[in-house]
Amino acid sequence: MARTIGSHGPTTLNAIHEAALQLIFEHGYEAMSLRDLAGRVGIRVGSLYNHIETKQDLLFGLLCSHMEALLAALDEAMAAVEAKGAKARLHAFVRFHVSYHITRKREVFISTSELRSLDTPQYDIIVRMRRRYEDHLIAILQQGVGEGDFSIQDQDIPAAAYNLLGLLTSSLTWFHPGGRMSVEDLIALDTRMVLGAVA
Amino acid sequence: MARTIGSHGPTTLNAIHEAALQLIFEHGYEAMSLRDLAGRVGIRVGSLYNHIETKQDLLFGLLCSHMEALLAALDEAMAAVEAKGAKARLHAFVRFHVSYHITRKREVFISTSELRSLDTPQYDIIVRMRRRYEDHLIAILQQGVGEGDFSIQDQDIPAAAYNLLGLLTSSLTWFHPGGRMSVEDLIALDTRMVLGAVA
Amino acid sequence: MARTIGSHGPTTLNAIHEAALQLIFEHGYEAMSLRDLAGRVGIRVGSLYNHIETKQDLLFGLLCSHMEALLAALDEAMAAVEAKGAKARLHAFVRFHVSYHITRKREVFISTSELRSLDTPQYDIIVRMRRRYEDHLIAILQQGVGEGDFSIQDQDIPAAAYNLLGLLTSSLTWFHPGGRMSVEDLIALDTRMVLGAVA
Amino acid sequence: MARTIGSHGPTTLNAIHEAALQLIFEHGYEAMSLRDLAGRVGIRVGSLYNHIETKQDLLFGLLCSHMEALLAALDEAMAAVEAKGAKARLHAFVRFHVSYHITRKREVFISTSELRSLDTPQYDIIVRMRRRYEDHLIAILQQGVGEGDFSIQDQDIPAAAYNLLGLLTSSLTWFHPGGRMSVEDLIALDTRMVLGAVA
DNA sequence: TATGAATGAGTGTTCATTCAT
DNA sequence: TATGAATGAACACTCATTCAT
Repeated sequence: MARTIGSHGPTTLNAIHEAALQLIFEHGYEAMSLRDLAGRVGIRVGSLYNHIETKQDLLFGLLCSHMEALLAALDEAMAAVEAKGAKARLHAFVRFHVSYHITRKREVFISTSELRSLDTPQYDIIVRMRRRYEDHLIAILQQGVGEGDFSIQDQDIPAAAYNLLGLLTSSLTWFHPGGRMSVEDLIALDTRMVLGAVA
Repeated sequence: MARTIGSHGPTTLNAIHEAALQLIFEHGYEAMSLRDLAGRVGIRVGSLYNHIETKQDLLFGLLCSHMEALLAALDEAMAAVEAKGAKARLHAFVRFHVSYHITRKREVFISTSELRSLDTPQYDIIVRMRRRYEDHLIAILQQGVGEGDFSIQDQDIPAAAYNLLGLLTSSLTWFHPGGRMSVEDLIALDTRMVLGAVA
Repeated sequence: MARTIGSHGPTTLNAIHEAALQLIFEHGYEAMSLRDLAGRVGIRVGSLYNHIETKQDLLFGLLCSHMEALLAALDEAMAAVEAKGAKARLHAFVRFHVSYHITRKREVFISTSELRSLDTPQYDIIVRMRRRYEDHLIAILQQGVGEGDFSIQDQDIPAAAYNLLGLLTSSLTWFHPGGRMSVEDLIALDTRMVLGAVA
Repeated sequence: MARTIGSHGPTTLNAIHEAALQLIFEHGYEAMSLRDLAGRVGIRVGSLYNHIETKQDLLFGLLCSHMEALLAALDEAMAAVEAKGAKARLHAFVRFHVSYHITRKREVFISTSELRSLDTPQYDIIVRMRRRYEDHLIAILQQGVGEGDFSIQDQDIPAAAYNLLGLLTSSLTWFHPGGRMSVEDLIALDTRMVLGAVA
C-alpha cells in the first residue's frame, strides 16, 4: 500500500513542522529522533525524506520561517506608530513582542536554545534575522534618547536593548495563560518595567 | 595521609568536570559524547566510569555543585546588607548576581538550557535550588514594596522578580569581558535599569 | 503508425541504458542508485519503472544486448575468413576483438566486473553467451594446432585461449585513444604478441 | 557480558580481515554489509569499530597489506636472478607471479575490481604500489630488448608489459587447483606463451 | 507516461555502558 | 585506576520498489 488516502504533500509537511516544533520544545533538537517525529506524524521514518532534506534542514526551516513571520508581523504592527514618539513606539513594541510571542512559546524557546545546533551558513542567517529584530528596539531607544525621553548613555543603548529583550523574553517563560494574570496584565507589567528601566 | 602520591583521583574528576562544562557549553549535553569527553581529559572512555556514575549523573553533579556554590556565595554576599533597606539590598543583589555569574558563563548557560536533560528526581532538586535563589530577590522586592520604595502590585512581585532575573541574565549573554564596557560599567547599567524598572 | 508523435518511450529507454552504462562503469552496479540514474536521465525515480522491470533487469538487459551485438558482429566479421587458414583467422579475430571493444570500454568493463551482481538464471545466460565467444577463439586455435601452425598441447588449448583473451582485454584497459599509439598500432602489437604466444 | 572469553584484539582483527576478504570476493565491497561481516566474525556490528576506522578503511587496509606483501615477496624472489639475463629474469617473474597469486585469488580479484571503491588519497596509494610492480616487468623487457633477446619496439615496451600481466592474471581467474592441470603445468604454459609473445 | 508520496528493510556509524584484564 | 574490547540499541539517512493521481 503506497499511500494512505487523505495524506497530501503540504498537509504532511505542515504536520511534520508542527510535530517537530513540539518534540524539539519538549526534548531538544538533539534528543528528538526522526523515528519519534515520523511516529507522531503517522508515517515511516523514510517518508520524512520526501519532505525534508536533513534533520538540520528541518530545524533551519522552523527557525527561518518563524523569524520571517516575526519580522513581517513586527513591521506590520509598528507601521501604525512609525511617526510617533519613542514612548509610544516602545509601548507598541512591548505590546507586539509579548502578544506575538505569547502564543508561540515553543518557537521562542527553540529559537534561542537550539541555534547552536545549526551549522555555520544557516546559523549566520538566523542570527542576522534576529539582529534585524533587535535593531528595531535599538532604533526606538536611540530616538527616545534623542528626544530626551529615555536616559541611557549613547554607548549603552544596544546593551540596554538586549537587557530589555531579556526581560521581555523571560516573561514568556514563566507566564502561563489561564492563570491569575491575563495577557493584558502581563503587557501592562512589562510595559511599566521597560519604561521604568529606561526612564 | 589520606591520599597516596600518584593517585590522581580528585584531579581526574576535576578535569572531567572542567572538560564536561566546556563541552556541554559548546555543543550541548546531548551532543557531547563521552568519547569526546574522555579524549579531552586524556583517558579512554571506559575509564570515565571510575569517576562518574552515568552521563546524566555527571550533568547533575555539575548543576548541583554550581547551584550550591551559588547559594552559598549569595548568602555570604548578602549577609553584609541583611539589615539594610530594600534599595541597598537590591543594589547588592545586582552586584552579586552580575559579578558572580560573569566569570561562570558556561555554568549559567547550561543551568538554564540543559535542565530538561535531567530526569525527574534530579530535575526537581535543581529547580528547588533555583527557586531558593529567586526567592531571595522576591523577598527584597517585597521589602521594597512594603517600605514604599518600589511600586509593584503585590501579586506581581514574583513576576517582576523573574523579569528582573531575565534582564540580569541576558546581560551575561551579550557581555564580552575585555570590550569597551567594564564589569563595573555593566553593573552600573544593570543597577540603573533594575532600580528604574521597579521604581 | 506504430508510434504516436510525442511518445518518447524508446528514446527514454535509450537514455536510461546510456546513463546506466556510464554510472555502472563509474561507480559500479551496487553503488549506482536509481535516483542517480533517474536524475541523469531527467526524470523522477518512480518513472524509471515505466521502462524497466527492476534494477537487476536493467543490468541484465545491458549485458545481454551487449553480448548479442558482440556475437552478431563477430559472426559478420569472421564470415569473410571462414574458409581461410588459422593464422589468417587469428589475425582477423584479434583485429575484430580490439576494434570492436575499443569503442565500448564501458561495456567490456561491466561485462566482467558486474556479472556477479546477476542472480542465477540471468547470470547463466550471460556466461553461456560469453562461452560462445571464447569458443570461437578456441576453434581457431584447434585449427591452427591441427594445421601445425600453432604449437600448443591439445589439452591446453582452452587455457591458451583464455590467456589470449586476457592479453587482448587488458589492452582495452590501458589503451587511451588519442595518445601516441593509434588503434592500428595497438592491433599490430596485439597481433604480434598473440601470434608469438601460440607459435 | 562484556567480552567473550578467548577473543583477543589481534585475533579479532585478523578474523575481520579474513572474513572481509571472503565476503568482498564473493559479493563485492559495496554488497558486503558490515552486519554480514560482523556475523561471520562472531561479534556484533558495533564491535567492528573497535578494530576498524570505517568500511573504506578496511578495504584500504586489505589492498594495502596485500600490495606490501606482494612487493616484498617480489623483491625477495627476484633477488636471486638479479644479475642474470632478461630471459632468466622473465622466467623467474612468471613463476613468481603465478605461484604467488595462485594462492591469493581473492586478493587478486579485489585488488583490481574494488579499487574504484577507494577515495582519492587511498586510491592513489594503491595505484602507485601497483605501478611499482608493473615497473619491474617493464625493466625486464627493456633489458631483454637491449640484449636483443626480445623484439618489441622501444615505445611499446610498457604496453607489452601490461599485456603480459593481463595474460598472466587471466590465468589466475580460470585456473582451478586440483584440476587436470597442476600449478607447474600452468607456469610452464604461461612461460611459453609469455616468452613467445615477446620473442 | 510522469510524478510525488509512501513503504520497510537496510545502510554505515555512534552511543552509553560493562567488565575481564 | 586505566584499558581495550565487547554489547545492543539507537542514530540519521538511503535504498529499490509501489501506486494513486
